[in-house]
Amino acid sequence: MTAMEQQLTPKSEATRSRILAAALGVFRERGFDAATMREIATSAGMSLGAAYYYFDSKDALVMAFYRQAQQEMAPSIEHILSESTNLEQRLHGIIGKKLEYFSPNQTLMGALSAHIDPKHPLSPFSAATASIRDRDIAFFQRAVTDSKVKLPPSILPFLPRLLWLYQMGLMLFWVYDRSPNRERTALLFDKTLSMMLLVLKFSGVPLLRPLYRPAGELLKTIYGEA
Amino acid sequence: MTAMEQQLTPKSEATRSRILAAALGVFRERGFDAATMREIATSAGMSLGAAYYYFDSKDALVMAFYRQAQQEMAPSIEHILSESTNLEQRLHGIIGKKLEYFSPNQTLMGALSAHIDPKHPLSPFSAATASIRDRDIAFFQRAVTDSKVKLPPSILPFLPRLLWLYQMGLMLFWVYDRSPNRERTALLFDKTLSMMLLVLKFSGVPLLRPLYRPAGELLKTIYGEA
DNA sequence: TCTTTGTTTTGAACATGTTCAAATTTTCAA
DNA sequence: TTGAAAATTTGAACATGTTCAAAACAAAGA
Repeated sequence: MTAMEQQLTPKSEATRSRILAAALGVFRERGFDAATMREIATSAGMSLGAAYYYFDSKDALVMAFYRQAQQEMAPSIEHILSESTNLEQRLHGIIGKKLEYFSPNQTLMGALSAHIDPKHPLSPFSAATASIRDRDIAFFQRAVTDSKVKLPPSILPFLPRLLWLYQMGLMLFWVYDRSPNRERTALLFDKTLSMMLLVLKFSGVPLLRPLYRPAGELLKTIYGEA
Repeated sequence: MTAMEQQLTPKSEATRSRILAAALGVFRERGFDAATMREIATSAGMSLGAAYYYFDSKDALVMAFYRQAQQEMAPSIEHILSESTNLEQRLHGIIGKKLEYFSPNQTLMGALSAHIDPKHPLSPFSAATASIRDRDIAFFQRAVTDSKVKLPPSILPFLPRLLWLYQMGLMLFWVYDRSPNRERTALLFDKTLSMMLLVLKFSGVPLLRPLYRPAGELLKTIYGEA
């Protein structure tokens, strides 16, 4: 039986948590690559095999971290969504929250975004991360819904995924941002967010109407139908 | 002494080539990840250690491939540049040439673009690939120079790097494009190239003048000064 | 030719992610 | 409580990228 399919007895759940916590500690201390499964197991007071009993792979530990992060951030994001229907405030809130949450875990986020290959489990585009990704996109979906964005039906359905992509790009920049206090990311966030909202705001003007069709086709090419 | 610093006697050069050729063969047959250094060495009729005498790592083999590719494509690109000063034709030619050249080596290009982490040697953004990248960007620099693009001095210097980035994005899409005959990539290439050139064409109109400053600042934030 | 020096080649050894059969512990019905 | 079944834990074993000391070979000066 793979680790993912396990029952959740309280005791095994506790052991699992212990291993995950130990792993996060070692990751933070050594970085993802330099951390060894043996050290993680030892640090959790278990044998190597036990760690693999609970987690299918080293990557699975990072995934578990991300899942946990999503869980822990969900209430904050719910709160942000309930507090305002203004798209700018919502996006600023959601993305800001994530950057803040991941702040002490740069190395882990690095591991999560180091791969672009959709076949690599840790890639943000992989099948393995699909459920995480879908949940994230759903938040952007909700941020868009009942905000007063006017986009043609050929483009609107892609907006949540585009926003997610934007946020991934930002995170990526953040992960490798070595400027003091990561001020370059902050700058980039500011500038691009307001720019994007400006575009959305003016997307309704008749002048831009002729762009709807080619833009829609482009998106269809990239994402496929639907 | 590392493999990179070796003298180039005819004999050792031949051995090196033999190993590289064997490696490319095994890569193509098995894919990068499944190919083992032992199999590559055996396939080249050498011992494992010999392979490491000529190449510092498995990654180094991919780098050597890319370097060789660049070398072999250079004349074609020179030719394309000399044939027309029209930016569209040049970009279409250069990027088309690359897609064509890499066509039988999808798996190797996959290895080259699987990593986004600038600290990973094979990342297109890494220090290890800097010389390759710079040479590629230089071609785009030349494609832009003496074509009649009108952009303000706050933006123009970034154009070659932006074009390179565009091309990387396209390659990335191409690598993972599973559509028959990779027609989705062809579509994307068509649409985005003409779109981009349209933007460049109209970038001179006074209406867009107010965007120069924020756009320039954005680019400065992303790329740093210069 | 012989010796010295530098180059090339070899395969064993190592580190680390992962697997697995066996040992141990826990659970729970009788 | 007891014993069978299930869950957990263990550490040895394996695969593969990489390192390294030693062996084999080549070059070149005496």
